[in-house]
Amino acid sequence: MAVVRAMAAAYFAFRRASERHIRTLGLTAAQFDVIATLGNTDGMTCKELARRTLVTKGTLTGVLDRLERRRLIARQAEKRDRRSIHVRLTRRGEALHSRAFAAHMNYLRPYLRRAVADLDSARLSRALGRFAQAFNEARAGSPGDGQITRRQAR
Amino acid sequence: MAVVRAMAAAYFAFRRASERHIRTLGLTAAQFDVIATLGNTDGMTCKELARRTLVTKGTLTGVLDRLERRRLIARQAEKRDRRSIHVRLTRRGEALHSRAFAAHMNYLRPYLRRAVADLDSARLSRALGRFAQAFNEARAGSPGDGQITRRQAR
DNA sequence: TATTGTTATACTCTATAACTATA
DNA sequence: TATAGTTATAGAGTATAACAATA
Repeated sequence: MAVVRAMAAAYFAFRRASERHIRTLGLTAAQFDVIATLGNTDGMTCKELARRTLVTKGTLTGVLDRLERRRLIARQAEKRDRRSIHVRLTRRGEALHSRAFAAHMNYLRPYLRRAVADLDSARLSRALGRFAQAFNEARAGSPGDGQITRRQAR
Repeated sequence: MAVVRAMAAAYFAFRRASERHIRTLGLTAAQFDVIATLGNTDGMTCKELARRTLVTKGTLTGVLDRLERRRLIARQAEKRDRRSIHVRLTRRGEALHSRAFAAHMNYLRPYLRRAVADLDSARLSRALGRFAQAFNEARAGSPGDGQITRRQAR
């Protein structure tokens, strides 16, 4: 399927340019992932945050420590379940989120405009929305799980 | 521009799922990046490889060391310029590239199919091709370079 | 002098598993 | 006993700069 191959090529090109730019914003990819996930929400528990990002439970503590040290996020005890911790962006964090997200959009826009000039943009937006949703729904237990295992690949 | 926002959301969802899957193939993202870049080529110098991937010069040495230890790539002296080193996939590396790429495509296909059902796939392929090309051309010196600097972001 | 690739350093991310405190 | 988050460890990637060999 040619579309899949094109999508993969577009993805790698996009990823490289995007991560290069994120670094110039003073954030690592994991940090941007966390900040982007917390943006425009009231915050969430570490568990939820780990589920929604690429960052695993053990790593998350360190990432949050660094973001907290920079006063970009705040941890609060969860009242209902005292094992849990509620993580949210601080004002400073929200400001960075807005700036970084806007800057990132500005960075990406010219590339995108060049590519999608002849596509129906409303349709494309809807398609991209479904695309993101499909990935976000299917956390554990993915559809079509490659055919080779870790052992074979090594 | 709604399309840009949708693209970013799709990108993050895609990235998370894709990197999760790459790890199950026994490769890190940087290693997959190198192997995918070397795939279907006669190889290239370290300089060229660093330029085309997200991996910087200093890091590349370590990544290549690990791939060489696993006999997935080979280093050869460049005859013309003896400062340079020519890096190429071994047979084993090519086999892994084919398998990993195919597995990754299989992994992505169902997600993609769900999303793009109502789009003109030939047009979409062309658009994605232009998209990848725009990023790949514009290595150093990007169009629309965000507005905030590293210092401000910290 | 400039360039290619390597080495060195300090920090960050990753996987994994043991641990603490709640539930 | 199970769960949420932390801590611990070893391996890997990152930015940056100094370095050796070659141009």
